Amino acid sequence: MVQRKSGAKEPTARMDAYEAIFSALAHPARRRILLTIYFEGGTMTAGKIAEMFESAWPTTTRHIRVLETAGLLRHEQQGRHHIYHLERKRLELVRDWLNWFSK
Amino acid sequence: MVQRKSGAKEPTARMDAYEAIFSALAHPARRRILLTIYFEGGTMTAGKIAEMFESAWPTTTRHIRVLETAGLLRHEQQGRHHIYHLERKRLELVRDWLNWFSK
DNA sequence: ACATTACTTAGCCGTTTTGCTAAATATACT
DNA sequence: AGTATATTTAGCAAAACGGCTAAGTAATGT
Repeated sequence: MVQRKSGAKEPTARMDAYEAIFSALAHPARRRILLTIYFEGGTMTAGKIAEMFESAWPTTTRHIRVLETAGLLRHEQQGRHHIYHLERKRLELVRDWLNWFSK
Repeated sequence: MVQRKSGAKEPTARMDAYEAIFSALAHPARRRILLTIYFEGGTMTAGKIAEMFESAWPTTTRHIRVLETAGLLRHEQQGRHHIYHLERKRLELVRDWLNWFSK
């Protein structure tokens, strides 16, 4: 393992981030979840998210989990509700990747 | 089939575009292909592309095919060489999608 | 015509993804 | 304590993905 100044991230870390993010964005349901949370003001409960889909709730739960693992969603529990927050900063990594094509 | 003014695209067409593009971008090899072609000036032969990978050539051919089907690559044959061109315009659809999160 | 170069297509096969149902968990309500 | 509500976890099966090898095609060189 290579030693680095604290704060410096391995280049691999960013690669892995792209990997997780782009894989997460590959499914239309997941893109739709992100978009909907955004339009709802940035936060939404699992229930409300599941409501928008015809698929069974566990299917949606799993999509949510993929998004969270990719760092695109964060969640907090309030009583029996699970509230999901959009991580816009993380989504900006997509733009960062795209910007490689303008330099 | 619904009639529309010429030039107007079905909203579904854009959805399908996102679908194809984001699926294509989900694989690291495919993201790398796009990036490399860009840095090589926008065009590259199949052979040069395949050269950068350790995987067998047909594997790369398939990745290329996915990118082309998504409209991110276009190709033209010159003699026995197949020259692939990056479609930067198409890649901008990713930015368009991202921009939904800034309005 | 035959060999070589530059690929693509076909098809198999293991792995991952994504859908489902059933069961578990955890909080709140009575 | 028992029930209802909100949501996750487990586990299965079908479909999609991504790797490979072998075979095909289409130009070019001899």
